[in-house]
Amino acid sequence: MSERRGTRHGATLADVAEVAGVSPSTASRALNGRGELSAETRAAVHEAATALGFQPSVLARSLRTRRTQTIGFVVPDVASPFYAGTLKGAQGALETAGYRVMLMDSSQHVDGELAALQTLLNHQVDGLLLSTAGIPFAQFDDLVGRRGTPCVFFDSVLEGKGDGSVVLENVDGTRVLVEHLAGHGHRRIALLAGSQEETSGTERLAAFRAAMKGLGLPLRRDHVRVCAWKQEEARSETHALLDLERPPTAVVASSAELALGCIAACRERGSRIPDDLALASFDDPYFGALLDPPLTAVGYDPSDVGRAAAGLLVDALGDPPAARRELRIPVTLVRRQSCGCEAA
Amino acid sequence: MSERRGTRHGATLADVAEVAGVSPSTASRALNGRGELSAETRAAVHEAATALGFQPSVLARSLRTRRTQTIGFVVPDVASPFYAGTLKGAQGALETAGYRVMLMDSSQHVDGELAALQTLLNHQVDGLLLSTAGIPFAQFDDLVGRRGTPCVFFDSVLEGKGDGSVVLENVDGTRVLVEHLAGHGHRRIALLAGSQEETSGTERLAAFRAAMKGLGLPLRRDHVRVCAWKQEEARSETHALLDLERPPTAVVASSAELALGCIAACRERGSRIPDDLALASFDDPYFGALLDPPLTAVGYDPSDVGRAAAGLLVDALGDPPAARRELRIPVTLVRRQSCGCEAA
DNA sequence: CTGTTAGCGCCTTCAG
DNA sequence: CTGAAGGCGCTAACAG
Repeated sequence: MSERRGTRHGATLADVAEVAGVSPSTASRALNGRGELSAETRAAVHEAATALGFQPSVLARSLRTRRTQTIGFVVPDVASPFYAGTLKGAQGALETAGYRVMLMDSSQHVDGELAALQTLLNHQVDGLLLSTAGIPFAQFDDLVGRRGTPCVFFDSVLEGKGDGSVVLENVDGTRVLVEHLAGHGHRRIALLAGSQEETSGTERLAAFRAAMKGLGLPLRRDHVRVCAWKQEEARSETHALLDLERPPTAVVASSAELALGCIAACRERGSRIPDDLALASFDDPYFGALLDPPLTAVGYDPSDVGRAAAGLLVDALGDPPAARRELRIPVTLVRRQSCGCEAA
Repeated sequence: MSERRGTRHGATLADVAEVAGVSPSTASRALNGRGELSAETRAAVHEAATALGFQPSVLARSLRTRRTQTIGFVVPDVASPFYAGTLKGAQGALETAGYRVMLMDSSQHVDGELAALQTLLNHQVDGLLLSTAGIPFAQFDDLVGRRGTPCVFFDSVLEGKGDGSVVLENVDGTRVLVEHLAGHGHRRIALLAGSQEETSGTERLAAFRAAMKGLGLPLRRDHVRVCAWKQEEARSETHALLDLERPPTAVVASSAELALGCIAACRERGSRIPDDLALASFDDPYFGALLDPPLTAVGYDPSDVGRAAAGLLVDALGDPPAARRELRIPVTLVRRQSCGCEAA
């Protein structure tokens, strides 16, 4: 039933034209709704096409038109719930706009990202959705800028580059977290900061400093712990924090992953949350309410980020191309018990 | 800096040939290592290619060779941690084998899946990695069988179709769960069964029945609750279970998602786990240890599933194509406290 | 309104 | 060992 590979299956446009009794170009026009066509001709072509089960070759068409209707999507790690969510959102939006997604994982490093971009560009993607692992500006310009492929950044951006960007309200979110903890009476608040190679890492750290200052709270140098976005690293940083001479009484985790590491560490050393250490986190994981203790966090829907980024890209791909835009996705505080609030 | 779209950027093979002072066909041979070439010619071509930064057009090449080096990946829902994990595994394996992945989300329904497959086939993907939402056999044959595009199923399969399959050890895993609970003295064990449209749903349900029978435990009809793979549905099924005249004393959740729903329900009604209801789950989520109570479950790495499926596909794509194979990914029991085991 | 012509960029016979 | 020629399937420009 299955013939050998490498043979064409199904009819070509020429076949359709022949059956319909018209020229290939006319058939093409009829199928693509281009130009003025007599109703009969159009009908005949459509009939022939469906009769033969005609499926145009995307490859040939793209070669000719120089447009592939596919978008390259690059993230540091697809398996992460956040990026998987953005992918889902972007995929949906792009699909309804008639685009396909080609996915590449940069494995969280620059080389991987460069390789991913090169591959995608070779495939002549029409546009790029990119959460950068931090490639140098020059390389970006050289690779995608020169070609003019529209690119929208999300989550982790290259300041000022590309055709737009979508990031979370990192500043607001972090401030809300700090203020909430301060509202519980805490003054010695620490931060588990994520990777400073990424926008969300740097913005949240800066916002934390600003929020503390805004509240007139002293911030000790060793209360800011920078580490990778890994549960494991947050665990050891938390231990370090609690081993301090004057340990913090509360901590803000820059991501759900880091909050989990914090919880794990507290459990290991028998510290109680929120009594011994209050905790509030950026990112509200979907199982946040079922953790022990239930996690207080600022939440948002990752797919909104992907959807918004896809929207900007589609607009940038339009004719005329939309102007560059920078979007912020809002976040909202969800009070649970890790911060010291009472159970409902 | 960015020129207008629709123009070629970078050199073509012809350009390289000209600079190297040879014919295009020779340049092609040199770059692809085909045929016997004099060392000098080869060197000249390579030099010219790198000098011009030559990047072959994947489109043109594919049109000519009828091979795209891209694999279509179709899942019901990319945002789910499980599928995101399989994607990651598959992507890595395929990339090292020289393939790209084109992703489509079937949105958990048949129409979406058909559309996804059609799109992918139009793109002339070389192979397919598919976790089916349950398209009819006839449609599958008609669409991919006829074309002869190699297809490996994973997680959710079409029995006997395609060029191989990879699923979890659903039977073993479920039996282990039941036996463990029985070992704690439970006799009235219920099952939160997932969708019966999918392989993991049906296999785990059947395995549950078999395991209960094997232990000589009675199984009440209303102790088997079939629902979608959603936390919300598991929550209401759990309530229904505990509202029974003779409620179960233990429950097996067919997935982590269902286990979370169970925990949520118990919390709502003040039932204690494991005292009032013991719980053990298929799927060990990465935050399993931090839940309240810590979850006993059978675990595995989702990326292993994707990696294995990709491996089978690459083999099937080889020359000669490998024979059809069916793989099972092993799972292992992780004892924590939701089943009644003591904390370590 | 429709047909003819000419490639998109590459690879692969077929000659020499 | 190398060059010339043709075509993958489609669409755009140019005629009629």
